[in-house]
Parts: sequence; C-alpha cells; structure tokens
Amino acid sequence: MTGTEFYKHLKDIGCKLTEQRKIIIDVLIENPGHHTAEEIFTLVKNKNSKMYFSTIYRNLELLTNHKIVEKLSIVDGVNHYELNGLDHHHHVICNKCGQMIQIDMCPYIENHLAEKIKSMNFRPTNHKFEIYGLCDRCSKE
Amino acid sequence: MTGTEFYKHLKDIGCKLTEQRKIIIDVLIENPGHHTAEEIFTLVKNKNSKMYFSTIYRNLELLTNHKIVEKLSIVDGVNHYELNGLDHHHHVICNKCGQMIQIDMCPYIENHLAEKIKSMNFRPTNHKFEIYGLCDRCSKE
DNA sequence: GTCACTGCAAAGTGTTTGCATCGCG
DNA sequence: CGCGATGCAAACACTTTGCAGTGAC
Repeated sequence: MTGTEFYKHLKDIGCKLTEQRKIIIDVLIENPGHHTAEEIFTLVKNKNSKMYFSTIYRNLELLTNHKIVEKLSIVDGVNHYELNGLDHHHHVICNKCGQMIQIDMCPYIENHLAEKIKSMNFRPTNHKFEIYGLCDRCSKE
Repeated sequence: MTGTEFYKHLKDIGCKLTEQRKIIIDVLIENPGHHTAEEIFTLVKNKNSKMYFSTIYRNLELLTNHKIVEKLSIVDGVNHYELNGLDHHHHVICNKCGQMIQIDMCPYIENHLAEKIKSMNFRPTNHKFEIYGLCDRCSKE
C-alpha cells in the first residue's frame, strides 16, 4: 500500500486525516520494520515536524485497533510498532545487544495451525514467534 | 524439582539462601504457570509474609539470569515469570479478556529449527510462540 | 459550525536504584 | 564479622489521561 492508499483507508473508516497522522504513516512507510514510539518520535522530528508523544501513542493505538499497524511486545516492557500486512515475518533476537533479525519461515502457516486452533473454539487473529539467544558477534565476545 | 532442590541449586551457584528467596520459590512451585510481579507479591502476602516489590524484582531478575525462572514479555509492557524447565509449552492468548491457554505443540521442536538457526551463526537459548485472538466466550459477546 | 483531534501538563503503572541496615554463611 | 541481601524511599521509563484550544470536513 502506498501513502495515499493508507490515507484513503483512514478516511474510509471515519477518521480525520490530520497532518500528524499523515506524518506517522509516512514515517512508517519510509522506515520499514518495527519501531518503538521513541524511534517514531525521532523520525518525525527528523522531518522537521513537532509532535507530542501523546499524539504518537494515541495514533499508534488507533492504527493498531484498525489493524493498520501491528503492535509487538517483544522486549521487556517496550512496545514496537510496524505497518501491518506489508510482509509477514518473525524474529531471532539477541539477548545481549538486542539486535533483531528477521526470519521468513512461519511455523503457523507451515504446520497448518489455523484450523487446529479454530477447532479449540478460539478465533486466531495474529501470532508471534520469536527465538532468543546470542548473535554471532555477541557469542564471540 | 522440589523446593529443597531449588534451594540447594541457589547455594551451589553462590547465592545466599534467604527467607525471602525461599518464599518466592515456594510460591512459584505452589502456583504453576506464569505470574506477574504483582501476582507474586499477592501470593507472598497470602503466606503472611511481608516483602517489598524491589525484593521480588531483584530476585526474579537473579533467578532469570540463572535460568531458574523464565521471563515472558507477552502482554503490553508487563512481564510474566515462571519456573523454568518444569514443562515446555506455548500460549493462545485472548485479546479481550487476557486469558492464556497453554498449548502443547512446539513448532520449534517439530520443525527442527534448532539446527537451522545454528547454521545462521546464532546460538538459540529459548523461544516464544504465541497465538492471539478471541477466546470462545469473548467471541460470542 | 461541529466534533474529532492535538498540544500540553500531569498522573499512572511497572520497574529499577541508592543507601542504610540486616542476617546468612 | 564481612559481604551480599533486604527494607524503604525515591527515581525512572514508558504510556495514558484530562482539558482547553485547534483544524478537518
């Protein structure tokens, strides 16, 4: 999806298309992958735009509720956000330096889990798969 | 492992066996599964023991570092802790009521991922697999 | 013009830290 | 009795909330 398409989507679901929302979406498009609210704040500032954390959080929450953004609680009490549906992937995360490496395999799809979970009367919407350990560099130190 | 064995393990790795540590371990043994620091605090209080959050956090951190306890960052900025190695399982989590249901299947083991990840020069130590959605009751509401 | 949204400040929640005292080994 | 552990208070980091003013439609 392009920026304009995201903008249109927002209006379609009855949200006002404010300058701040455009900037947040632009920043997420221009910087693929997951970012903390802090990182998004910095990226917004780099575009010479002033914005408060509350605006960022409120909009990330809104975008998450509308499935435009995905919220990941990967590391100790810090949420990461990324545009949803652009690509589906999981992570290998270094316990020492915090580096996150994407992996393409998805055990959920490969093992046909969706049907199994539905048979438990559970309606799955999304899933998370993460492997922790030490990356190449950190394991050598 | 029994309580006494956990106590011994602590001494073996050079930690003092304080009353507070015994209580935390006892509480974790008596209440299998994952708990927040808050829940552990309440469980400790129910045993008529007074303990500060700092003591709980410091010890959970210590036990986590020594792989006696596993720390899970599952939900929005709240860590959950549980005794490690008692049983290996993953979770199905309801987005509405927060209920966590254990599932026994492990995609990591079933797909022989350990070797694949090692071939990336990454040393895996643990992993997390979670499926989010709506549980039976919440999806009916 | 209306109402959703933002700026700003202040509070809230979960967690960590500093320091004096305590108690395990 | 020495040093690691705890009690307690205070700080911290991330996030949410309340309210008045602003701007999209």
